[in-house]
Amino acid sequence: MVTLAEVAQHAGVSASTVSYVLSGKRSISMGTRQRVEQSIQQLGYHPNAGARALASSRSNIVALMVPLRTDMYVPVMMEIAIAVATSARTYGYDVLLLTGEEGPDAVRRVTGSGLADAMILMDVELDDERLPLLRGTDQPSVLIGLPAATEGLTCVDLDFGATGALCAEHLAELGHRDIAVIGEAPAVYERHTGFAERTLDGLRSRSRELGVRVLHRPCEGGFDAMTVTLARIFDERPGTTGFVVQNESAVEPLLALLRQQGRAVPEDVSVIAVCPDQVATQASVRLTSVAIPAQEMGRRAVELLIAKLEGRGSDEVALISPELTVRASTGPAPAPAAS
Amino acid sequence: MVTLAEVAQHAGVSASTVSYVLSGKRSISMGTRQRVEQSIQQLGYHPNAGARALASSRSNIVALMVPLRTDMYVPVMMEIAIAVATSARTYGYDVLLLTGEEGPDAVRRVTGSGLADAMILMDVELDDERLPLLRGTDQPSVLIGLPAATEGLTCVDLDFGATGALCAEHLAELGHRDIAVIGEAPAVYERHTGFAERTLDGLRSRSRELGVRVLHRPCEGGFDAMTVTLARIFDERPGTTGFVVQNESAVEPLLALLRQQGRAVPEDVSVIAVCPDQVATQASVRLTSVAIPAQEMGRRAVELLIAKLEGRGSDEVALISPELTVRASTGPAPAPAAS
DNA sequence: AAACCTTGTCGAAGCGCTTCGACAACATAT
DNA sequence: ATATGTTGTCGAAGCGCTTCGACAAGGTTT
Repeated sequence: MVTLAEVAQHAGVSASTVSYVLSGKRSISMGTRQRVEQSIQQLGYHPNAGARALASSRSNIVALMVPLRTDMYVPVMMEIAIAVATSARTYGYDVLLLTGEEGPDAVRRVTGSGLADAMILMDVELDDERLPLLRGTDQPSVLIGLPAATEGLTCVDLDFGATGALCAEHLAELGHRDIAVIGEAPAVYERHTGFAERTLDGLRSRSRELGVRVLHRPCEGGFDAMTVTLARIFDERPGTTGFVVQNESAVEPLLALLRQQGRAVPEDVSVIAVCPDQVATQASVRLTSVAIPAQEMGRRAVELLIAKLEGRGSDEVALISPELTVRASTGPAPAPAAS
Repeated sequence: MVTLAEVAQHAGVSASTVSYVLSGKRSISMGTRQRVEQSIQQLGYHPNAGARALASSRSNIVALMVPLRTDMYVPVMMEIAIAVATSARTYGYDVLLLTGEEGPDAVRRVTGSGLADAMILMDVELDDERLPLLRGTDQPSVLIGLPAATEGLTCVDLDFGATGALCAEHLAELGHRDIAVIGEAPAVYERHTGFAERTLDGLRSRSRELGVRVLHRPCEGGFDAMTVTLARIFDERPGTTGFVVQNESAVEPLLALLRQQGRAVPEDVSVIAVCPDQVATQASVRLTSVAIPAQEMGRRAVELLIAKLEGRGSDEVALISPELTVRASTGPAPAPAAS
């Protein structure tokens, strides 16, 4: 391993000078800088991360805590994770991947050991047990997702309330008066992950204002669960003409079932999905959807985190405005059945 | 921050003793050990990662390089990543998340800086540009995926050759004589990621032995691409009764199209997918499939890596045997049409 | 009782870097 | 000409840990 001292010797300067060339924290003359940089090149020098961390008490690493579960929104999580890793690199940070498994202990371990300078938590629950720890430390952190109480925390999330409202508006405008929400799996609600409820709240209150009736049914993904759920919905509200699907893995089953039942999309029934664009465009019907902006969420989270690390930036809740893209799965409500 | 010196003082021993208690590298008397452990507890001591890395030249971090792309097999990648992170923790290692973006530079950076002790590479191409670097360093590494030349490398992968053969056998046993392979997107082949070709090779050679004709068509995911592909297949081989699908996002479109065309699965047409079990069980037909054992791949990769880190273990290619699970999408070939 | 292990502990050196204060060397203001 | 900055460089002190050799204290073997 080439050390800084060797570079210094090679360039004929002191170690501290090399260090200052690297960090830019003091001015260096052109000549010296060039000689040093050349030596670094020639020797193939890479600063030792451990030594650096020890001396500066900064590791240049941010921790990213991803949920252990792989039962929902996996592509979204992955996309966020990759966006986080990619943007963090542009700020000179690396990303440490933690799984939810260790829970609060991981937070303690990472803060305690100085392994990471800051952390990003995904899949935050309404009353997450990691939050007190975050509040009690001075290590900067950003949450992706919105807990119940946000004082003293920085959060990034899609504005799911507005997302719900947007869906309601779009369907209402098209004349739908009876809509059904295919929600996440019951487990998601029990886990209190917030976003599902916030979507629903937004959708319900806007629907009320617009005179639209809403039926909400949680639904496991998959074909079988969807069959049961759909049957129940049409039992209770035969006049349902609009669907909002929040569960990615319910999308295809729903479309297939509607086809089977001879209900045409969008002529007889309209469907809006809340999902990544990729899912919306690859489905068997090109879906009108509200995108989950995974990349942007990851990017924003990193930006906020860096701001905190640099002393700028404060606690704030950054809600990303939802955008609805009209595709081929929504259309005017059919005239009420003659029956 | 509590330091080791403070713990030592609190426990009334020297710093080195505390260190030995922590590492277990020398024997310590019961009494001392207990006093030290108690002090650690009381003071809430966490060893400083940087100092540790500097002094021991081991960071206890393994790097995981994931593909930047999110166009294929994302859930598989995520599951592998999580399995890697989880198993690494059981060995006391943390995981640094690198994206493919930086390419070979990331390898250089990480090896050079001692940021990580070892690395795992995913999505390895046949002639991957990172391989020479890995061969040229003494940092242990494990590949998930199989490059063209494996000398001096340790690899983990599903035995895709055997996977293809298994599919051929299953369909042949059921009496199918004309089968079609719905392959990955053309881009995957151009990228030379190997696994797609290996599956095909295995399938073709076994088919030949069994007297089964094979038609192979790459296919982008999605409904539209599948429509075109399927039409071409039935044009060229109207008697096709078996399908092997390797592209996750082609599964649902294929099933939907077959339904539309009045071809019943499995009565008229059999379908085997190469995909994670979750996809197979959640599809609109419960799919006979060869599972992609993401978890096991991640776990095995870590095991091999740890073995190398501990001086045990050598270069080897660990191919995981495929397992075919029969579900509801395959059945006996129909009697040849009377025409 | 001498000689030899074994076990448990300590002190000190050093890992490779950052950063502070000091200080030449030179430019600018008085 | 002296006082006052500026700029560029250096030396040294540490950051918190691991690890090596040294060495008491006690146990075993002759």
